Parts: sequence; structure tokens; C-alpha cells
Amino acid sequence: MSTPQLDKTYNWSKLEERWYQHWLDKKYFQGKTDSNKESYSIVIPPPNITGKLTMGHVLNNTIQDVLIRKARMEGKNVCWIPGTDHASIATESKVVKHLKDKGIDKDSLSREDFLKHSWEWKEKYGDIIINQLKKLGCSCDWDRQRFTMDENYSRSVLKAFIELYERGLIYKGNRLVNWCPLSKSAISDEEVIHREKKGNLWYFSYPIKESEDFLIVATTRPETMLGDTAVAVNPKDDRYKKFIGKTVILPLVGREIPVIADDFVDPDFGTGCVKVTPAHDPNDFLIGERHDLEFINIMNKDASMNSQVPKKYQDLSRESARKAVLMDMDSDKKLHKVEDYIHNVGYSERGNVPIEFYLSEQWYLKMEELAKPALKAVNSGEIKFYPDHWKKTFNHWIENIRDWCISRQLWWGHQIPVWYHKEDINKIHVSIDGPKDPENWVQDEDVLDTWASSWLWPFAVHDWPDSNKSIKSFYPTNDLVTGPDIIFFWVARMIMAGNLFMGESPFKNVYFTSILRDETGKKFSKSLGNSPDPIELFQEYGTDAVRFGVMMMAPQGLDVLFSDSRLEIGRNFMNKLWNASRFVQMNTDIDIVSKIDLSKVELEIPERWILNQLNQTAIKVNQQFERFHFNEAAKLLYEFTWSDFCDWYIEIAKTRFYGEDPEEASIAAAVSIEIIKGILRLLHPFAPFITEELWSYFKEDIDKDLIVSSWIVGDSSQKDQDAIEGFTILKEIVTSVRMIRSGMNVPHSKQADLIIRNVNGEKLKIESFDRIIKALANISTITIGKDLEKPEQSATAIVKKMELFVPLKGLINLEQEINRLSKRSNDLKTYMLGVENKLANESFINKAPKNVVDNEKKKLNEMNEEFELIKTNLDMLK
RNA sequence: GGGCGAUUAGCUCAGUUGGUUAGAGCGCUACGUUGACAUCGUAGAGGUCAGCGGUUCAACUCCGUUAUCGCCCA
Repeated sequence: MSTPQLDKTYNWSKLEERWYQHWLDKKYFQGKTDSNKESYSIVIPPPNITGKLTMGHVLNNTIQDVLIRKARMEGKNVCWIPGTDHASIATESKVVKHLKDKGIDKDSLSREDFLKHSWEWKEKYGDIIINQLKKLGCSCDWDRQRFTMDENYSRSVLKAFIELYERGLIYKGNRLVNWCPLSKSAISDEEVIHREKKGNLWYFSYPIKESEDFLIVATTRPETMLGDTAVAVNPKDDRYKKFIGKTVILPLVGREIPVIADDFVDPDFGTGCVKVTPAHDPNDFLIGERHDLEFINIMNKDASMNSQVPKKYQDLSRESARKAVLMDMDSDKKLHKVEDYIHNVGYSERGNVPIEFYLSEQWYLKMEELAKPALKAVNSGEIKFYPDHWKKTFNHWIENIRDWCISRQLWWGHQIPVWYHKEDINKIHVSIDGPKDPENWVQDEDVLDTWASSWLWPFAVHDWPDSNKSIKSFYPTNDLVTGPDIIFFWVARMIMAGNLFMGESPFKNVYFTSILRDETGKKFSKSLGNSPDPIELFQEYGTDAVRFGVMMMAPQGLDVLFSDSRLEIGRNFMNKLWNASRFVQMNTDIDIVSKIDLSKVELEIPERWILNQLNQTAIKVNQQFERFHFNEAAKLLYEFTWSDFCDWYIEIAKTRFYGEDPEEASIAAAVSIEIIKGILRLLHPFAPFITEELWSYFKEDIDKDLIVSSWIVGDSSQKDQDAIEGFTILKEIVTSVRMIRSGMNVPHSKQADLIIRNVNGEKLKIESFDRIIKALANISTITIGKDLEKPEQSATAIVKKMELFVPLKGLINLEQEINRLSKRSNDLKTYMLGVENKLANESFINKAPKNVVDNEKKKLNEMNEEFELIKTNLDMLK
């Protein structure tokens, strides 16, 4: 044990960096590939290189670090693999903006030059979040840090593409995609966010050719009328039957388009007559295919109007085009009416602008076959979700799975490894390294969706498809900790990739974290600016306090309303732990205490009790870890440390430290140290820095650093019932006297006497508590006996058949005493009535388990005894 | 429209397979600097566990339903 005294207050800023560096120097974070110990591994959900640490990251990564540190202390061969994600769209738009600020236009750059700038940007900013994770204390194996565009990782991504292509699972299709006009790229269904928006329903009249008749169509997107190629009605709709097969002259454009009949049309929506724009609406696209309509794409990549529309609308943005179309329709008297209308508009998640449905040629991955093993893995219990209910969401998505559009019209990312022959357009080449005669080929311009690389993360971090020790040691991983918002994007797809490429699911347990919101319930987001900066919070409260506070307030499966003030719980707790340790250290003579072997000493009840509580706490903490209830585990440690240890045991230890018996004092110090070391062990995963620091003061020379010392599992065969019962009596006596003192306004400075009547078999026990009761309840003399008289003017309390009297000459308030005893007596009467009714019920006696019935009887007995004693005392007062 | 989740003290929330006299932190009230901690201590007030119905000997806990709020999917 080190000799220096602990500082008076806990000063985290000095310790955190020092210990982190120490752990790094000792290489404690490294996973070993030549170990014969059981492996435990986690892969980090790789944050975007554009990212900065948010409270969400703090929650997520603290949980992972807790799991990892616990597993390390359990003696497992631990590996937490960190890394970052190239985040195609997010990064590319950041770089584009960055260049624009410098006066460089992306379009003026070649692909190579743009990528050069992007890599520079990545080198400069890409590791910000990684360094922040180190501040948080994450014990990742940093030597294994990966980036999804590392050379080896990229080979894995391309290899996967080629394998899928060769298995016939990848195809190229000309379809409507979700198009982000801002990034000018396709995006997947999952990247579209639907928002309810107030809009309008405009009614247009379309004239029938060579007739005075017209049809009224309703639309929410007037500008798309420029691309209409039909008008459709329901074949059963009598109102319109006569128009089927006629021709309509499309206003403003003059195109002649047919009136067709299709079951899809809902006669009750709008006028029951709809315009059909096959190149810009998914439903219309299907109608177009069924009726062999013309597909006219009227937009450029940025959603402005292209040359397919009349000249006056060309190059207008979709918003301007809408205004122009409406104005012209109105002046043509073809704008029939306008209604308010609330509808769902799809927004691009990254670009935050309304998406377009856009006809283009994209690469797709067939999902149906891939989905089956994933569905099985989750529903057979091979993979468990925490909380379990996410399984339903998962199942629903996977049972309705659609093919995945994996190409993106971007430069930053993995360029699709497909080459087209310059001469023969039907010849294509697919390989990692490209054709041997590159001059005759052109590579596909597009890159892969980011998720098409990160879905390989659990094995691509080990340079798959290389077979190496690393992959054998750490695949599959054990647990995955991530947010439920990426259950489809990432979790489901990783399960598919794992089963497909590795023949084995990538993890066993998936823990879905809470979503953090601010005090008003709003989700933390960059755009709202309501997310606090964790680094500032670390400085203000201490990193351990933030970690502990966050873990304490994050229940399983629920959203969390976060506020800084809630971190005070963590800060105060760390301070409490620090000071309790400091106090014990102050009262420890290490030369004497270190010679004590607690297993060979006969301990008294308080010592036995606190040791028993530690064991029970350890058992319960482990149980909560089993269930992934981190908040419960944290709460158990908080309560044990604060209530059991500080409020009770340390107060008792003071009577030992300041008593006459030096051996007793040494034993109390030895027990206190034993308890503190237990707390430090169990708390280390939550609060690594302060626990390692305190450990360094209390550890013996043979002890290792806390981070690699042994975890406490608890021994469920050990339960010191006698100590629990004895201590309960002590606690109740002390509490009862305090209650009397407080109720009667006895000044703190004034000591009282205590008379205990009818002690029965507890006499010896209570005598052994003599000094403790005196100290904790501020009592000067205690008299114990069977036939003692109740002193004049004394207050009464009942503890287990025993009558406690506190003489209060001059201080007793008779009325208050009567009120106090009456209240208790009334409460007891109510409780007893409930129990009596239960016991009078024959079916309860017959059907309830025996121990439940016995327990009720026992309860009634005890309450009855207390009730009688209170009644006697009450009668004497009246 | 379909699905999921929530509703427990003034506030924020805990509450393992149904059996407790329903808990914590903050806030509030009273007292307190008693040889670590005021980032503290002692005591106290405060709840028909959203409503209704059902299952059961027994429901905060299980089932149904209604209401309110939130999320996901279409």
C-alpha cells in the first residue's frame, strides 16, 4: 500500500489522463491471439469520421467499456475493436462544403483530385471522435483501429461485392430510386425520413381531345404534370367508364395522352381520376409498366426541370416550376380548385431536403435469400435482443424485405469493381484489381452505399477473407451495443453478412441503448443545437461522474430525459466514495492492519453484516449484468456504498477507531479496507479512473492494477442470516430513538437515556451494541431488563416485542407523543385488517403456498404484539 | 391504416419469473458543522401504481379495453 495521504477533495483532472496513459503503457487493452483463455470481444459501432462525441456516444460507449472492463477482470481474453466509418454521403458533403468555403467547386475537380482533398480532410478531422473516446476512458485495443476505407478493409468490401455478384445476388436495374437532389445521389429506403407536412391538393382540369368534356385530376405535386403520360380511372367507376380509351390533351405541354383503367385507382380519393407520371412516382411507375406507358424523366440530377419540358420551364427548380405551372394553369382557367391537405413527404436523411423518385440505373442486392438465415438466427434465440421487443420490429422489416439499392452517385467511398468494355458494351469485367488491359475498359463511376461496407465490420476488421489468428480468436463477437435507430441499416445487415460470408452470426447479444432527449423530450440533434458537449461535462463533473450518472439514468429500452443536473448524482457519489476512503485511510495503521487475516478472526455482528452485504450486493450486481440492466447494477453499488457502508458501517467503525481496544480498531480498519476494495472492484467498470486511483492507495504489493485484478462474482452459498437479524435490531433501535429525539425536538447537544424492557433472548446481543447505540443515537446510559418500570415522562417505541423508553423530563410533549403513538397504532390496525381478511379467506389458506400463508401469520403476530404494547403505553398516557 | 413502447410521490425515474407495510434521487419541511464528506448528516411530509373490466386465494406486476403521449412502418 502506498503511504501518501489522499487529498481532501477528489481532483479528477489530475488523475484521468495519468491513469489512461498508464493502462496504455502496460498494454492492458490489447487482445491476444495466442491466448488459451476464453475470448470476449466487441466491435465498436464505428462512428462517422465527420462526427464529434455526443451524449449518445457517451452512453453507448460507456456501456461497451463497462462490459469490456468487467470481462477483462473476469480473466477473459478481451478485445474491443475500435474504428471509424467513411460515411460516404456525410463526408462527401462536408468536403464539398469545405472546398466551397475555400473557393473550390467540386465540379471543377477531377475524381482523383477530389479524393485527394477528401483524404486530407480525413487525416485532419477523422480522428477527433477517436481521441474523445479515449478521454471517455474507453479501453479499446487501439492497435486494431480500423477505417472502412483502409486498404485491407476495402479489399474485403470489394471481395464481398464480387462474391455476391458471382452468386447472382447483385444485379443492375433501371428503376425509380429515392433520389437526394442535394447530394445528387440515390439513397436507400432506410435513408428516407417521412414527415407530415401541410400541403395542398390542387385540382386540374384536363380537356378531352375533340370534345367539350374534361377530366379533373387531383395532385399534391403540380409540377410533375409536365411528365404525365396518362390519366387513370378505376375500371369499375361508372362516372368515368365512357372516357376510357379516349385521349386527353395535357395542358401547358400539349402532349396527347390516353385515359386508361387501372384497379389501383381509388375512386374515393380526390375526384377518382388521377394523373399518371411514371418516371416520378412509384405507384405511377407500376401503372406505367402495366400499360406500357411512356416514361418521361423531366428532371435534372438536382431536381430542376430538364429539356423534356416546354422551354419556359426548363432549368427552373422544382419549387419555381411549381409556381409557374400553377400560375399558367390558373390563367388558362384549368386550375379547378385548391384544398388544404396534410401528407407525408419523404426527406433525405443526410441532405434534409425532400427526395425525388427518380428513374435511373442502379446496382441492387437481392435480399430475400440473405434474409432467411438472419430471421432464423434471431427467432431461434441464437441471437438475443435486449430489450426483447425489438425482435418484432426486426421481424416485420425482414419479412417485408426489399432489394437494396447499393450504388451511390458519389466519389468518396468504394468504387464499384465493375468495368465496361469500351468496344463491346455487353462485356463487363468484375474483379478486385480490375482488368489486365485497363486501357480498353471503363470502371463504373458509382461507389457503394456505406452500409454495404459497414455490414462486414465484425469480420472485415480482421482483414477477411484472410484466415488469420485474429479472426479465429475474436469472431464471432459476444455483444453488440448500438442504437435502435440503426436496427435495419446495420444490425440486420450484419447478421446477414455474418451468416453469408462466415457461416455464423456475428454476435450473441444485441443491447439496444436508450435514446437521449433533452428535458423537454426533444431528441438531441446537431440541428437543434440542444446536445451538450460531453467533453465540457467531463471537465465540470469528472469523467467517472458522467459515466456513472449516465449509466444510472439509462433504463433498458426507454428514452431518457437528460439534464446536466442529473450528473450531480454521479459527482456527489464519487465525492462520497473518495471521502469514505480517505477517512478509512486516516484511521489505518497499515503495519498492524496488513497483518490481520479476517478469515481467522472472530468478527462481531456489524463486521459480519457489512461483509455479508458486500457478498449479497456482488451477487445481485452480477445478476443485473446477466440481464443487461446496467442502471440496476449501478444503483445497487450506489446504495451499498452510501447507505450500508457510509451511513452505517463507517459510523459504527468510528466507535472502534476511537475506542479503547486497539485490536478492535485494527479489525474495523481491515474490514473497512476489505469493503472498499470490494466496492472498487465492482465499481471499476463504471468509474475506471477514481477506482484505479483509490486502489493504488489500498492495494497490497502483490495486488495487480485494478483494471486487471479479479472480478467479484459473489458466493450464493454464503448468507449470514444471524448477522442480518442482529443488525436489523440494532438499526431499528437506533432509528427509533432518533425518531423520538427528532419528534420531541431534543437538541443535538443533549444526550438522552434509553431504557429497554422485555429484552428476552436478545440481551447479550444488545449489550454488545451498547457503545454503538450510544454513539449513533446520542445516548448516555442504556438500561436493559425484564421488569423495569416505565420512567415518568418518557417517550416510547416498540422494536421486536421490546419496549424502548426515552425519559424526556421537561422535553416531553404529551400531545405529540399521543399523536405519534396513535398514528402508528392506526397504521398497524389497517395493515392487520388486511392480513386478517386474507387469513380468514379459506381459499387463500388452501391454495396459497404454505410459506406465503406462514409468512402472513407471522406478520400478523408481530404486528399484533407491537399493537398491544403501543396500546398499553397509549392508555397510560391518556 | 398497421405495429411497438410509455402512463408509479411536486419533478425525473426504479421496481427478476404475480405474494413488500410500493422505493430512489432531486425538490420541499424541521433540526444539525457531533474527530471523512454541506458535492454532507438526522428526521419528516408526499402515492386509490392513468381509467374501466377480467383471470387468480392474491394484480403495480398477467389478459382485454379506453384515454393521453412518444416512436417505427405503410
